[in-house]
Amino acid sequence: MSAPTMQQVARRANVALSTVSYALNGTRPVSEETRLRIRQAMADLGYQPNALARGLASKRSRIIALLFPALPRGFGATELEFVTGAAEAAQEHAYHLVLWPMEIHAVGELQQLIRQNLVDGVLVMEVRLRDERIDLLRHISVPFSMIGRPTDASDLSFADIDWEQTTHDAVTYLVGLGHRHVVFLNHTEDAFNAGYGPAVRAAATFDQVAREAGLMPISRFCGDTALAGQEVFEELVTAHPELTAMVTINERATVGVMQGAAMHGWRIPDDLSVISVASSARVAEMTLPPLTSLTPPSSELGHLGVETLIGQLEEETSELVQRLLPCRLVIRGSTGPSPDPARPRPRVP
Amino acid sequence: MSAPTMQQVARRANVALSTVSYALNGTRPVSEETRLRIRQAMADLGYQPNALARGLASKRSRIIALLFPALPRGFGATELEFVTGAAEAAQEHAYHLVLWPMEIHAVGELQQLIRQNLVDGVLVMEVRLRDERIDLLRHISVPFSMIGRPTDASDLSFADIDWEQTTHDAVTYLVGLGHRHVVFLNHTEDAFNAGYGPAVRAAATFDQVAREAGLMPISRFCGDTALAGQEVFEELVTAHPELTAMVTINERATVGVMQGAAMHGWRIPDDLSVISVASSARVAEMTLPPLTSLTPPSSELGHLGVETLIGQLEEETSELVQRLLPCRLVIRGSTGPSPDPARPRPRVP
DNA sequence: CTGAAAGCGCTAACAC
DNA sequence: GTGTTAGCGCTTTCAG
Repeated sequence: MSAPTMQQVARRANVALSTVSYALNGTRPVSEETRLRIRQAMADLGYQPNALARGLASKRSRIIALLFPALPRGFGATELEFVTGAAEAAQEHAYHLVLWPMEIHAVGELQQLIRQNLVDGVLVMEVRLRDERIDLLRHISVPFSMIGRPTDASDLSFADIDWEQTTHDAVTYLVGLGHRHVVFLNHTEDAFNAGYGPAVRAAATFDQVAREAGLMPISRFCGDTALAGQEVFEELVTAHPELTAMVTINERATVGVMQGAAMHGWRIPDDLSVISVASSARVAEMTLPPLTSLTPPSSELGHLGVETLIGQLEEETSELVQRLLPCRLVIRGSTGPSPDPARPRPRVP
Repeated sequence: MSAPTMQQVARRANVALSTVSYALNGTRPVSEETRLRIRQAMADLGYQPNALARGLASKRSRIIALLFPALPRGFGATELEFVTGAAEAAQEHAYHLVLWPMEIHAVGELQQLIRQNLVDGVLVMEVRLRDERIDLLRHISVPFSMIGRPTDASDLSFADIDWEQTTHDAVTYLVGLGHRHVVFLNHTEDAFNAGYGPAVRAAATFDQVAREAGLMPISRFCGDTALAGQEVFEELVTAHPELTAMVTINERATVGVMQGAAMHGWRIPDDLSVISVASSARVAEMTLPPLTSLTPPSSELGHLGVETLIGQLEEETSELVQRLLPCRLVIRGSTGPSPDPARPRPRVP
């Protein structure tokens, strides 16, 4: 009834316990013939190695942890794709992925979990520009890799969205449509100040690209709610009536902007173009019109993050892996040519 | 450098190894004084028990698996909340949660994973009315619990949305607003035939409740895309011009219906009321107008599922836990009084 | 109330 | 090429 052990396999195949182990792991050459006998015995018994025993003896559990912030700006479809991608990648490499939801400053808790020696390594998601978790992991020298990256990541492995490239693509696309008055809609100022990478990097790039294109770099922070988005729309078109396009990285606020526009009789994209950066297809297809967006490679990031980590765990030569993936431009209905300045747009009181 | 062991704690506290174990687990009375000495020694060394060793010796890993379908109808915010809830609950009980994404028929793979003896139990999500995974788990008698439930769940533990109650609430709310011509928008026919619980239960309840209220129970299957939703809108208002309200359980199609309505000049809720069952707040707030919806208790379900399972693992008396949680009605902007039949609505060609 | 010792099922020396 | 054996760090009898 209870699971067959390696000892039982060994007896059935008439070999020593260790030979079974060697055959199983390929740790030592085993003659073709005995290998076959062992295989057969395993099959007969339906043997599966005991993960705990293996881990204890080898000091390698083949379990990795995914560390994610407990209550971030509100997780959405993008994050789930990421998690799923990571879990799949782990499975493909015969690892297990455990979930460690954790408040971002709960470093003590993190340390305790690590000390349990359950996991071989940690994949940290939503890394901040300054991030205590990273400091800790570095300090206790646990293998880890990151999605996102702190300010100085020169000696660390990571996979991240290429915010610079992606923001550049967004602006360039709008400029190509003739827009000269583009604003950038960011996350909240708090997120920015907390060193949330996307908020900081995209903003900086926007400023730079806009300037290079000869535009005024106007931007706004915005709460992560539809209501906040509506309010920002009203404020913006009042303060900058010449505005014809927006680049947004704040999904929920983006929806608010579109609602605000609709409520004031502005038509998208005729009166205003909107391009949403790093917004999932799921959400982009949900608005009316559907959002032109730069779709994040969530699942790829998950895979990459896990594979980078496993690479570190298995290679002797643990070389750095630093990958920046761009978002993919998907043109939907929310962007169009810059409106004719002669044609008046509905007044926003 | 390497993690302190129980042996080291024992030496430092001048007690036997086993006494440390007993003190740690409370498995046997230990005098106040020695307990204190041991505590101190642990603190001094920063001791954390080795999870693998503990698991191997006790045959209880304190790891549970979350089994979820690899490519379901498209996971969204709701599912992530659920997963997060489950992970949190596990952590609160000092368990670890591993993710096993798996094709729903890959029962062999499931069995292999279980045989590794890594996990103490399994939480299955998205359970179908007939579900091979459940058959397997039953058969090899692994502790498990479910989110959702098969047709005959009389002897199994589960937590599920109360689809009957929820659907009932939706219809009742619309009827209360004066609607007499209500249709039900389901998931795809394939999902229905595959025994996807929500699709089957909500449909059956809708029919019954509608009949009891003296309404014609009209319903439609629909692809899980906005486009499919648009098409169904057109088909429906053509086939049933008297229609004034819809109950939907298909989030993406719901959005399509609203888009279709908008495209044909129908105003929501003036011309048509829409109530979305089991749709997350995140999505509901995204449409214009925001969707009146029955918000699923995702996080609670996650917690409950995990706690039910842990209950089974720890109690001697493993009594059944069967919990049905209703969705919570959140009235937003997509529902209103039934329109005056005298007032014509825009024609849909 | 405490100790000593036998495993849990496996890996990885160390032998031959 | 294969066998023997000493642990991995803990739980849990069995003895006192």
